Amino acid sequence: MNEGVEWALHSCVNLCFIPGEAVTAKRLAAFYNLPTAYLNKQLQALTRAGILTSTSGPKGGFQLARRPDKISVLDVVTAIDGPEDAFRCTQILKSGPGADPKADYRKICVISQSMRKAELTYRRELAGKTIADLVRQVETSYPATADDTRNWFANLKS
Amino acid sequence: MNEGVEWALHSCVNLCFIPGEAVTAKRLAAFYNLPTAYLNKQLQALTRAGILTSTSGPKGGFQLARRPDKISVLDVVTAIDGPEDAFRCTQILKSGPGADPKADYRKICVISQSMRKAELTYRRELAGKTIADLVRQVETSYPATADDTRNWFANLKS
DNA sequence: GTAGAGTTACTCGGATACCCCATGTCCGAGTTATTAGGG
DNA sequence: CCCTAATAACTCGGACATGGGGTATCCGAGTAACTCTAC
Repeated sequence: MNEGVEWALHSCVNLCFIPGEAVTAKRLAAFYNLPTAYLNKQLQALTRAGILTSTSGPKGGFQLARRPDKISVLDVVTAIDGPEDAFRCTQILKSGPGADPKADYRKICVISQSMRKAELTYRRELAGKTIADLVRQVETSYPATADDTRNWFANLKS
Repeated sequence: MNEGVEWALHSCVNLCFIPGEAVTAKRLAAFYNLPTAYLNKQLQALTRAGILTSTSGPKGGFQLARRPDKISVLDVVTAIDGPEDAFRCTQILKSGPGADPKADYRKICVISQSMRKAELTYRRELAGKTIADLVRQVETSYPATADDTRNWFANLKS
């Protein structure tokens, strides 16, 4: 899995602490000492997926495109890592003896079915968790984090 | 995910159709027109993991190291693809402001927790399915496959 | 003081290099079947 | 005919190339804030 997924999720959570204001990739990157241009690339992907909105120029930056409880963790993962399953069925049965050339082995191969079923439970788990859930968990377990983060972004001078 | 996982699972199922006999990587590869040496590499990994046993020389080859109902799909996936989770938490929180240098953020970061929880359901699903289950499914849905496969391996002359 | 036009600085966005790992290949160590020869 | 030893062939095992995608970077298009001037 792409490493940018981790960055994207953390950035989305941080954006929740700075509502109604565009935050630049530069500042989001400085928060974790990440390479600015590369994080920008990930944020672009989130923008293309409709999760963030971007504005150019001074006072520009990124912000959430919709309410955090309408953004699932799966949305972010899919935006960064792509929609393909981890297990790619290449239908090797088609190269085997007695194969049906016009059959779709991605659907009828029991191995493909089993792997796909497991991935569906995985995706269902991620789809059931929203950015808002993550924020709530942070606020419950670490009450100071929200204010600390807000202050850090407010006081950042460079 | 490594493509060899697909090959390994299919090969394990095929080995179930040829009990009590060592099958060479060459023949297993010929069944699906796979590159022999590369499939051999995957079978080596299964051997290191204790899933297969290998014998050298003429009449050598691979066979299952234990009963198919004692080999889970997860065992095979782990043997080929490694034990690491797909989502690797790099603990970027450690580089953030107000971080605890001696904390293990892989355990306390809510994002890491969520991703890990989802992967656990994924692994649990794969752990609950055995090679024997796959074989049984094949035999139920495609009754001719078992005999056809046996005959193909028996009649292979090269 | 105010409006407006020009300038400046800043940000995103995509095009461009770099590098590591999955993919693919090859040759040697070891083992067993085979065979030839002698008893 | 039978036993033994040398031979040969076959297989796994790991070491060695190669290519594609993730990683990282840079520069240009566009935009909004700022400033200066004229009224």
